[in-house]
Amino acid sequence: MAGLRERHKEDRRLRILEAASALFRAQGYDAVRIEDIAGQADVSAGTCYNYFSTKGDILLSIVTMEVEEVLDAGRVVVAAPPEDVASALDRLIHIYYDHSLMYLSKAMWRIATSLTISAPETPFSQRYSGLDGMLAAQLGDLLVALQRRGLARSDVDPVLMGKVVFNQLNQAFIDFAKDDAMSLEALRAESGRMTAQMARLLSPGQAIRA
Amino acid sequence: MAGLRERHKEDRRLRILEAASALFRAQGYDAVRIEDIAGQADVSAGTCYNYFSTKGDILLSIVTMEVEEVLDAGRVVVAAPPEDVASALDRLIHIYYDHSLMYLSKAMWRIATSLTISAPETPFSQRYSGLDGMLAAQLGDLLVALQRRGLARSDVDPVLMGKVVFNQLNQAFIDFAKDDAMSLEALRAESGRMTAQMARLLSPGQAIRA
DNA sequence: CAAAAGGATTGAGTTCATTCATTTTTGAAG
DNA sequence: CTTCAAAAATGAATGAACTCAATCCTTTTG
Repeated sequence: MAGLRERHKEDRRLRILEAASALFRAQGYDAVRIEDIAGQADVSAGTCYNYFSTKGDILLSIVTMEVEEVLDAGRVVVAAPPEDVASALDRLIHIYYDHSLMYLSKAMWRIATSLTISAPETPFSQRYSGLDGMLAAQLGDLLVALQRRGLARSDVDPVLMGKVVFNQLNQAFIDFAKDDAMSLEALRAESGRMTAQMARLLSPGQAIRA
Repeated sequence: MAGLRERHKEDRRLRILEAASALFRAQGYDAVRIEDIAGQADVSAGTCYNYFSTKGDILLSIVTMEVEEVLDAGRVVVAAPPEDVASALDRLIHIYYDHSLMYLSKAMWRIATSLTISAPETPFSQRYSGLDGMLAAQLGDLLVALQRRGLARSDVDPVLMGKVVFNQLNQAFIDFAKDDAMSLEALRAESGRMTAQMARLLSPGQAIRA
């Protein structure tokens, strides 16, 4: 059974995350000071650093929780995919996109993404990168499911193509996050052009002429 | 003819860039203070901010010059591409990779890439994004050249596929920059797997069976 | 050539993230 | 119920990016 110390620890950790999450959403990452988070969480600034290694790691911790949910949501599609490559990819990708924006702002995604590149050694940075890998793997799983049903060319490496498709949707999402004026509609359209192209390349049974 | 003021301005700008470039390479971006750059360039810290909006923008200015050279180097390949998709893509991509590491460290690329995401409004951030677009366009040009020679499927959109391929090589490069232990060999190998797969999808005249 | 106008430079001052020596709290042992 | 060692929390101190009001040069104009 968890002692008093353990419970306090978990409690504080949660309070810090909740405070940070609310403040980041309301005021933006840069405008929020560690002291603000600490104040809202009823701890001192120093304590935040007992739980997270940097301000950025607090954000990444929040974002990774979100990515975990996205990954969960995607499993449903892989289990019962639509009957053609384009629809299947679109279905899964739209779940990713829609979920991503439910609790996090564009700015938060921007900062999080940039942090995984500039500070890749930080604990939650590695976790985030791992989750990206799992999203790519999930796309690979979807392709495997389609291949099994004869709905996709069997002479492509599904794991590799999963990564390829993931990189596309990820870059499209980053471009979306970079442009505050861009609508979710526009992101969907952009991604749709890519999946349509991919579907043409991956769909089976077509004799190809140069 | 440029007055004294103009010449001083150009001179100072250049001195700041040269000082920053040398220091970033020698000590790493984070270890270099604006004051160090200013000192080496014989100006005050404040002056650096008359020429560049942030420390990051100084780095991006250096990096964009590098990307411009990479773009130049690539034109040769597009003008006379190798005779199959895989070799053509590999040739161009290897020019990008080799050139990129000639004057800039992994850490510098890491920071630069992350800055274009977290601070997309900064002047050199936009320039950098524009150059990325031009690299993607150059890959598109290569595909057009291959299509004209009947060496690539003509039913794919070369502009779109240029972007697709660019996103792949770019992500592979970012992963490379994130991992200090990863060799250029390993990057080439990783990229090679992707181009081989792409070449299989893009090469003409194959009847496809699911 | 003198002096006013405007552009650049300067560096001290401000703001924050992060660190760390000190203090407080906890759980175990006697 | 005390005592004590270890774990956590604290907040003052540190350091670096960036700002800005005062000062210094060019250029232009009379």
